[in-house]
Amino acid sequence: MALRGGEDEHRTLWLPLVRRLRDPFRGMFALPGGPLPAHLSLEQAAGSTLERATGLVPGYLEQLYAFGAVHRAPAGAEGTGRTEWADGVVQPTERVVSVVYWASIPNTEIDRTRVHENIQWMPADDLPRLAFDHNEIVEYALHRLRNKVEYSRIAHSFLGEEFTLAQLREVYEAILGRPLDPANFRRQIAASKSIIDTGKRVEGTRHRPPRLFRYDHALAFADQGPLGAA
Amino acid sequence: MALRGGEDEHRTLWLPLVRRLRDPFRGMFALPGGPLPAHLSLEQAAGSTLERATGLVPGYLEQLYAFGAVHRAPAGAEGTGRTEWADGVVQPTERVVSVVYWASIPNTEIDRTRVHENIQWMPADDLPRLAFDHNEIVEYALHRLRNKVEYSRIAHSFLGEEFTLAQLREVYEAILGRPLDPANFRRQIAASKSIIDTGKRVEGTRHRPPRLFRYDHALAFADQGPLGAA
DNA sequence: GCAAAAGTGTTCGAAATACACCCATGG
DNA sequence: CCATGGGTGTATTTCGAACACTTTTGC
Repeated sequence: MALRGGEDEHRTLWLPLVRRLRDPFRGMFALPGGPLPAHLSLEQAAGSTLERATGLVPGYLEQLYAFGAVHRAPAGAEGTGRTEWADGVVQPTERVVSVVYWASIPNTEIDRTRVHENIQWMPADDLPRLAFDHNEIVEYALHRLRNKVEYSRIAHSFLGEEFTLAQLREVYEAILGRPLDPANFRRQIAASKSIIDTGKRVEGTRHRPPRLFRYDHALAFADQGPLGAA
Repeated sequence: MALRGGEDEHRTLWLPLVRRLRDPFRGMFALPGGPLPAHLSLEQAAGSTLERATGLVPGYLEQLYAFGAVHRAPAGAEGTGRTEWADGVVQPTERVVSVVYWASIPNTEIDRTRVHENIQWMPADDLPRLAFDHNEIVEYALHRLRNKVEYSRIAHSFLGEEFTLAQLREVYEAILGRPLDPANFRRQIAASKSIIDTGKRVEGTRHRPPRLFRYDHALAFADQGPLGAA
């Protein structure tokens, strides 16, 4: 996910989707996905799958959920086949379990999206019908993000290295879907001590030049999963 | 997990573990686990695996995390084998991905634990070295539980249908590992409106008889995963 | 009556909220 | 000078923590 929207309008959450070239659901859009390579961890595989499909490198990546309903992919779809277990039993594997990761894309990275007719950014809260159960997956990702933005530091990952408080507030407002008081927001962020004043300012604005801050990487994100800051 | 401990001592979290009969890690204890049957959802499979291994039926079940580090299970262990994909590619599958579920066992259910020399309850905060990466899994489960008990209603699932406020407080205290003020606890729970006064009282105590409450099932648990109250 | 836990009332201080107001820049 | 958003000060409200106190039972 990334935050997009014109300079004037409110920014909202958008997703880079990929049009399917194969059945089932040929021609429909889907979340970027793929098989789990033998030598990669789940997180590494998620990151490289995203980059291979869209050209994007995430600012933050975390496991969302493992989806594995029995009929979420029709037989014959990618990921189905036949398995011979170590104990000799042979079974058709018609279940696809997707271990879904959620990624945030910094504003500064969006322009690097691979240009291709089958790759398209779409607003997360107004999507067409997607392939498989991907609409449900997006719903859950939005739910988690809205919950988590209040007690973690995910918001920073939507921005580049340096940012103003107004930009950071814009991220919170877009995710939470409501305006925040600039004065109180400033104090809350300051109290959390998660950002550092770089001393620099943005010039060329029609008003008082805002300070530039950067995220304090010394402090870890909250609840990054069992691997901590790995 | 369940809450255990004598009447006098503080209750703590315990786990029902299963001794492994096969290599690797033969003789060591492990979390109950098993393959994913073709016709069951992930959650159904988790519940039935637990029941088959230990005889226990959980009061609450939710997905914890999908663990899939490359070398978390040695080649040849259960879950490894060979896969032939739908597109014809054949690969050895030496990676085991475990979609781990977390369950709470009500006090009233503990006595039904299958009696067997290879099944044993152990205190979650003082475990021996377990098979595979199961110690890490337990650590993460404890972390999640301690986080979640404050904003969800998981605590109720450790108790039977009817319970006193003192019993509910005992659950919170055991999970959080610190004593709570009975007066403030009462008010907080009352404010959440998650419990209903049954009108009944417990008699036979050496003091004023406490009221019995029950959980208000009309209100869903917080964040039960993407399936809501399914 | 006494011990013990149930249950109520009150005070205190921290933190979220609302909003008035000053500051610094471009035009 | 004015418009605009950056940034500060302060009163109000809400909420959790601490703890004194009253109630109801068994012994």
